[in-house]
Amino acid sequence: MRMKVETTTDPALACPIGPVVDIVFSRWTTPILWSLHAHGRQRFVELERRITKITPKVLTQRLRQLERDGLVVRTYHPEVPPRVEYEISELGRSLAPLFAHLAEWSADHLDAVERARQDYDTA
Amino acid sequence: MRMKVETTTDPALACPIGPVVDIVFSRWTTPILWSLHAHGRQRFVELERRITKITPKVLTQRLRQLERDGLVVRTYHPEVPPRVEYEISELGRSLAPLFAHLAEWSADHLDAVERARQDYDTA
DNA sequence: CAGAATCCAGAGGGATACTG
DNA sequence: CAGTATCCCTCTGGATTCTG
Repeated sequence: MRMKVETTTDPALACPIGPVVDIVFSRWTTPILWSLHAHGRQRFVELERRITKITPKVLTQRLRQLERDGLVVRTYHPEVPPRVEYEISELGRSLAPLFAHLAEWSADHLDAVERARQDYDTA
Repeated sequence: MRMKVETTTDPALACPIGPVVDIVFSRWTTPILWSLHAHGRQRFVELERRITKITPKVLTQRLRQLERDGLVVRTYHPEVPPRVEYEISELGRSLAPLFAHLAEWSADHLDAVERARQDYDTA
């Protein structure tokens, strides 16, 4: 199962953090990682319910990608009915400070962005 | 000029860093901000040449968005031929530590992601 | 030079239905 | 439950052309 993972900007030279951004901040990955980080090991439906508006198809795609990148660990329990659990890997956990940093920036500067937008729109 | 800025995940409750991610890590914004941060004030063509593969149309769109969010400052010099310069704003500069953090994570863990991918693909 | 306007293709994502 | 399989459709981004 091949997946498209090419960087947004072809020459990574132009932007050293390009690859990381593709891995960590591509569509839906942040809510998924955050949910897994905040609420621990979860089943498919739990994630589906927690991350509103995501469809099972897309959730599966993103989880597969995160698993492939080693950020998430999938555990399949062969029972009836089947049970699958997802959790953050050690590698995924290493993102925690980064996310905290992001949350901090958000708390400090998000209102400034909002103000900038209003200034721009009224002008 | 209205622009679509809704978050990727509707309830920001599910992911507190959703809004920031949309602002800072949406398509092309990282290479643009990085280029502006690394090489200082630049003209349109300079950015266009530095960020390979981006078309003028898309570059314009993204620059407008960044300007609206207050991360980038656009200066228009009414000359012939016209000259326009872009630079990082104070608010944009506040992202520097975050980007450094990202680059650090990249240096430390990117190879682990690569190994995880190879393991996944061979299995 | 710094875009704006127009047209277009393709890929990703949504909705729905189905299965082991 | 945990997905897979289709179909469909939007929406981004590319190519091209034009202008103050």
